[in-house]
Amino acid sequence: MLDIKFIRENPKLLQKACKDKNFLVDIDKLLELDAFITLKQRELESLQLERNQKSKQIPQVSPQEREVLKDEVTEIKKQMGDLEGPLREKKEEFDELMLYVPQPAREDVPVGKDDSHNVEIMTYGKIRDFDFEPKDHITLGKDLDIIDFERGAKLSGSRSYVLKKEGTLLEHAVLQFAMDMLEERGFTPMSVPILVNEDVMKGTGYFPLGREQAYCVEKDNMALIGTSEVPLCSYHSDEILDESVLPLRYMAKTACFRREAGTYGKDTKGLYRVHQFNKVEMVVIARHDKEESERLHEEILKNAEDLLKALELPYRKVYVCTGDLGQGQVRKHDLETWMPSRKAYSETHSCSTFYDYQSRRLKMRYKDKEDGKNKLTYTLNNTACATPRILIPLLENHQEKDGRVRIPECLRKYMGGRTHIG
RNA sequence: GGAGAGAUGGCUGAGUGGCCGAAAGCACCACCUUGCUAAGGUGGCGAGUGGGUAACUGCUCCGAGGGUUCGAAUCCCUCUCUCUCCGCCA
Repeated sequence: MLDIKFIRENPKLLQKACKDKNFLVDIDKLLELDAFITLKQRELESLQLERNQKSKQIPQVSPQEREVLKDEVTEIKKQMGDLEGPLREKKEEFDELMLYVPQPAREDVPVGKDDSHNVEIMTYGKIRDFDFEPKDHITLGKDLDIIDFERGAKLSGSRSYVLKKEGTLLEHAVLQFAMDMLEERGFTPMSVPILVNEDVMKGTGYFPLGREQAYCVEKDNMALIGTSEVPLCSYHSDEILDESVLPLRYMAKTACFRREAGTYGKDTKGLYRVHQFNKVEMVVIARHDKEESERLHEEILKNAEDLLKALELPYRKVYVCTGDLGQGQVRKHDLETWMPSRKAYSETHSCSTFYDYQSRRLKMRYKDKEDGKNKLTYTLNNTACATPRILIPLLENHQEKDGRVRIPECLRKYMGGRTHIG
């Protein structure tokens, strides 16, 4: 959520942001509501003042005067009542609308319609030139008997899968490797709920706009998270933190759930786009400082890059354009890992800066030592490692002519010393 | 699932109708002290949002939402959450 003051002062900028990010919000309507509320609020407050003053006098005056004052207060209350109804209605409308306003992208973010306009920044690693016909991960999974799509579908329908044997071990290995690496780099490991309430989904910006993407447990008014960013960011909601604890670096490995509504027919095969997956996520909660936020963005981005390097996977880094940014995101870098079967770099990591967008919704603040004021924190997050998607490049890039798959050095200690699958 | 207790400022915790946005302690900040020294003293210090250059000041907020009352942290109703005991159980 944005500061209404900022919107008042920059209506044009907001309109442009809505257009660039492709979010339809009626900013004029919002400002109209705001003006109405501000005006009526003041009227109401002056009536409240009058009421309070008269009420305070009552115990001090004579019984006759008391009755007069009571009548006066009753009259004031009637006037207040006339104001309160419409004011509340407009406020509700305003609050709801505010939840849909996107945060403008940083100035250097390329303007573009969708991910096809993302800008490549760099590539790392050499794309392998196979001297045999490489298999895709689906075939590899079947041949090595480590992925079972048929029975996955039997249990849970489309976009489901079962990992088995070394498939499971590889998944655990790569996730554990990511956690170990992050712990070494100062991230606090957390185990958090994956079933959360509405406030938490709203606070992190996934509701109301992303409601269609979430599995909701309506009976209990809860939702399954699509990423552990949700509980990690919300961990300190409604709190005023001590500045000295910032920046907080958190990580969690959780199951994640996405309905993938609106992606019918897209990436339907294999492990690329699935309803349930596991992810190690990094979340940083920082001071209200854009420069520091930028440094932290680079830091968590580098963590993910180092992970891909350790996994010996070629990747590229793209600067995500406005049209591919989320509602609250100011800027985002995706890491796309080379996937031979797709003959393309495809997204495996997503590193985002939010400034105070989430914190304002979450009411997450800290006391600034300099001026003693309470300020909203800044939040950032990045994927450390998401399975099974990362298994695609791992299996496909590291396959060998004899049908086996080489396990990268860094994962071997997590797989009982195995050097190969198969 | 059954029975009971509770929810107050960064924390602990008083407060059962106006003198309460709220005692006290802790923490924190400023200054003073510097041989009771991981101390002592004085003062400041809840959140949000308006008005004012400022001094200052209005309004709202004591889990959430309703109600009673001229007036509610305090009384009534509903909900949520927490704790204790019993039951069930990974």
